[in-house]
Amino acid sequence: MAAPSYEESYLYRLRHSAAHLMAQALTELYPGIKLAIGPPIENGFYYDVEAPTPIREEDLTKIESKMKELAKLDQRIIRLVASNREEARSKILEETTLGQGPEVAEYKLQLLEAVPEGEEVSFYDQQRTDRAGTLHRFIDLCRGPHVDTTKEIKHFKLMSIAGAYWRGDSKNKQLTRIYGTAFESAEELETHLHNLEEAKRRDHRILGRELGLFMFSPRVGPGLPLWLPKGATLRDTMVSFLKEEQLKRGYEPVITPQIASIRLYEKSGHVITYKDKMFPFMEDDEKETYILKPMNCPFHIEIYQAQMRSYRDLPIRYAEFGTVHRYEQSGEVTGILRARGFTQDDAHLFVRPDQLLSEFIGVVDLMKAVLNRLGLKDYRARVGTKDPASSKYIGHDDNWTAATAAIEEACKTIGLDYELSPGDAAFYGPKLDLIIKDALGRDWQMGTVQVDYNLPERFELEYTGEDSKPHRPIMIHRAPFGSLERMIGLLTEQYAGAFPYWLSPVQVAILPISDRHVEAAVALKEKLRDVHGIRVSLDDRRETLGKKIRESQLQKVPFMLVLGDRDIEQGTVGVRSREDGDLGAMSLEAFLEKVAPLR
RNA sequence: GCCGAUGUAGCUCAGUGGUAGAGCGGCUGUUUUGUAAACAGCGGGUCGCGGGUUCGAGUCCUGUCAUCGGCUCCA
Repeated sequence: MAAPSYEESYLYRLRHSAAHLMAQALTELYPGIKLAIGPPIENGFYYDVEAPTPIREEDLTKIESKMKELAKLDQRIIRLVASNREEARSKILEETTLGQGPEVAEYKLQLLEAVPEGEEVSFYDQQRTDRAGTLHRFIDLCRGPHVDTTKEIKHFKLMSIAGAYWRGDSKNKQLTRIYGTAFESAEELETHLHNLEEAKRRDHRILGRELGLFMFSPRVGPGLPLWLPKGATLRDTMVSFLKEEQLKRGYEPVITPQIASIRLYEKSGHVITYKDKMFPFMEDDEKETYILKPMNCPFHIEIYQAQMRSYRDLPIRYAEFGTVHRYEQSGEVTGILRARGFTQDDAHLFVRPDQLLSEFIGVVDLMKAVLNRLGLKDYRARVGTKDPASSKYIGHDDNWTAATAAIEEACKTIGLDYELSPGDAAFYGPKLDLIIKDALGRDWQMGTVQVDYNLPERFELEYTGEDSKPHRPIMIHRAPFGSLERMIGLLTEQYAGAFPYWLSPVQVAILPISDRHVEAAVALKEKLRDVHGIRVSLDDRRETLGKKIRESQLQKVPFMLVLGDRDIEQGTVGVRSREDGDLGAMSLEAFLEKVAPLR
């Protein structure tokens, strides 16, 4: 028998009940509080409420104690079903409000309206009879299911408070969301909290500083990273890899400016649709307005358009590591995972309709190659398709159908597992996104391939067909990394800073044991660097070997070469690997042979 | 942008209204070292920034900026 899914599991019910228990505690502690919605989530649960007085983090202990108190009362959790909508409505207004007045039911009534006609409306009642024989109840509109009694809810912890918009819409009122987690045993709860602590140590912002990859400065500005030598080296390595790969696949490099006249972005439509995400505009003496570029596509289009194109010229693939700036809202900036200035490994493919599939296959193949090379296994591929209910999309249905089919076909051909996600298409076309989780389990969109019918239309792009008549090309936007910043941030977390040999900013650290070995160490360094192209550092400080090893180890250098009297006499190096420790003395040739396959 | 939290030395953190501290790092000296931290000494601070309360503010109030966790949005 297959293991039950999370949604079907006891743990899921337990967390759901914990959310209700919290709601009950909140109702007692904050009379007049309006309950909204409180589901289980991946690692716990939350409840959204509108509180009469602000709830602060220091209040969590108090709420937790109240929950424990209520849990111990062994309240039976009983499912009630309303026989019709009117009954459900009056139940909400009368019973769930516990005499606090109908206004506390504001959100519950809206939830009831959202329940499809004909669907069963259920409530869950936490009830007990006290010593005096009085019946106490706490009734909440809920689909369920729940555990049988509050006594089962023992191992939980309230985690944090956040604002959350009612129904996830920023136009709606912001409610207070309280996050908590619950487990079946104290050990599991402990392990979870411990894992959270561990995850913090893999945080790319911490490792980025410790490993000297990048930094931020208040004098430069939020979300604007400064790449340090080691980070820049790592980044250059990734760029070289992809450039080489793209060259093999028929891409042509282009380079475009950081700013452009506003007229370019008026033509592309971005001034209307994207204005609030752009840095403030600039004006020169002639009153021409310039924009710091938020995306590269319009520039590449200009290049395409600069001359007549024949059907024989297509596909054209323009690639650029294009640095863009987007004015992300202040609360959204997160290290280099979400920066205000970042570099996309961008390319735009101008293709004929009959080339769409083969080009898509080529792009998906490249993405797969990139994932393999980077050693990323823990990713999801998502095909974003039209939301049939929405009218925001442009372009003919036939095109959409063809493009979506091409994306799916390409994934199947290359063997990339994907999931369909209706509503996740761009307004101008369907797309394929790669999604990777960070150390804290948050999803990040990385690589992307997007079909675009919009820009060719807006810029009136053409090529001359076999029939001597003008035809409109299709554009494909694609970025296998997504952005260098985000990809490096994620890689840092995935590898906990211990990058694979080929990516490591320092691949080999030479550690002379004492002053008299430095001369040989310098010679070794030059040989490895100049003859073998290895990124090598030399620690010639007057420190003990133990200390040098410790520091190289903490810097996650893949290999250390110890050089002492014995080595110089015998012509060997003492090899230590980051993962396996001391490997003993060996000839330089033997070491080179060892690392050769890791390049 | 919104809700909640945090901001003290390069880093990690202590300091509950009365003379700003520790460990690590740094510098200097000694040590010349064989697989994860030698020893000693010395520096180092506009307590994020502005305003206020107070005889007195790192500590209380207020504004602001940055960062962190969420929401919304996104590569």
